[in-house]
Amino acid sequence: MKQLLSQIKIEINKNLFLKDPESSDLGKRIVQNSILLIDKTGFEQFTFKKLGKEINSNESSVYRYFENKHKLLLYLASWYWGWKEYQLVFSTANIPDPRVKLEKAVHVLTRQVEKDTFVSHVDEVVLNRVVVNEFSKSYLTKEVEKEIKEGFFAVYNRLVLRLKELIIDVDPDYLYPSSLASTILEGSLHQHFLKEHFSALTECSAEVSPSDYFIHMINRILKSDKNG
Amino acid sequence: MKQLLSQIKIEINKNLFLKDPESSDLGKRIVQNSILLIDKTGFEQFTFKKLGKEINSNESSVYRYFENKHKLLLYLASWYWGWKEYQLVFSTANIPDPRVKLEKAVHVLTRQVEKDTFVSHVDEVVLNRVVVNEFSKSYLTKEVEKEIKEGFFAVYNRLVLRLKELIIDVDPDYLYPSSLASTILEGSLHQHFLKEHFSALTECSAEVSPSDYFIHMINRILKSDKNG
DNA sequence: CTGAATTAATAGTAAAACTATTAATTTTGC
DNA sequence: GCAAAATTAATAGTTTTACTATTAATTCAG
Repeated sequence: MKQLLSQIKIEINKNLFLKDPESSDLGKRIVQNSILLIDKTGFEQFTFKKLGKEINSNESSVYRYFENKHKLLLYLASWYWGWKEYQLVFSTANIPDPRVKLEKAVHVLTRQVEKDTFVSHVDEVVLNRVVVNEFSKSYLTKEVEKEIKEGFFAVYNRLVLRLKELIIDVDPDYLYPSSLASTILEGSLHQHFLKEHFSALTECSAEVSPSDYFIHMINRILKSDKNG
Repeated sequence: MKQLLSQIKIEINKNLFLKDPESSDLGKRIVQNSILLIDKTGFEQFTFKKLGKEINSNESSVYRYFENKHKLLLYLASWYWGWKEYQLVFSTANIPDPRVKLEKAVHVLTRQVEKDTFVSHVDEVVLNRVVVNEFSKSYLTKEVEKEIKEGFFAVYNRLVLRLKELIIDVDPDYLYPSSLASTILEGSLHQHFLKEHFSALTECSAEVSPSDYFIHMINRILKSDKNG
């Protein structure tokens, strides 16, 4: 699967960048080093000036690729969710039992990202940490609705809807499939965050994973024919 | 209850402000107008300069009360969660049945805030919107752990633990009471957000409330003696 | 009623977030 | 193969933000 996936380029809304960072070496360095620098400093302290320094270039080189740091964050998030979507689609293919399929999906979407070499210039483990800490900031803005219409959240949106469909396949009578799907995706990031920084508010730890918690949750919430 | 509550001053960590805004007319105007201005502009565009203008004063007057806008946000959040805590404690008092009690608690914590006159200089409806849109930004920072230790999130922390205890009272065998409690509080804000801005990702609407969704959720997840 | 302390307002500063200009390099049409 | 066009790189601005320092006004205590 790793071989197969490494051939595929993750599709990202073209209005998120001015020049495709995948199209040049400088662009790839911008992406990889932005992930490392946001992880190191946090999104608020992250600036294009600092990033320019990291890539041995300058501020305005970064501005040629991304309009501003908000768009760059949306780009990174789209990349991350696109990557997760591939994992979801491949790992749930050819599983006939809807409940097993959903469990597999929830596991893929909520698990901690382990060292991987999917794309050489992206460190997925660090990107996962960046998404946990910063993704909410990308949509908690005054411009969300406009940006949703422009398709800046299309990948995330599609992922929630895919999960929703898998939920419906298990329990067509369940009243809140979209809400449950969005709770799992957003809640997973939140549980990972609590596990790292606010451990009093979660049972998730080195031993218990957010996946355990959410798989248990769906099994209790959803009634399929055999156990409804 | 409204009478009773209006006598009580919500306790807030003293390191969140330089001078207690409750202690002067200017302080109260700072609090009320900061809520309105953050709601209007969003936290990123909100500045003490703009706020100074709104209260017919200037930037440095605001700086005498709050060190920076982050601390002001933490102050507003503490106020909000303290207010919610009172509602929780009063509304669940003298309910003997644990499940009914928990349902009541979840309802209080996840419902939309309606027009209220709890404290004259705080518009609770607008504050609720501010918390939905901005609360995450108060803890998704590089300084969280330090600030948790300083007690800046003590009220929120306590509220999650209160909810956790009510969950345990219903189902002592449930493995993830803290995670479920934190999911409900954080997830409720998220569902309210989706309802307003990203309706494709939730069933919550004018007809279906986040409370309906979360009460249904706990009833499915938790097994008490009679229906476990 | 005086001087010490507190409060208010003004004026600054450093960094952030861009923008405009100019210089260098690459591409391409002939 | 070379000049014009286009693209890319680097420098030097500008405006706004987030504070800080200084000075002026007021209050308060003995």
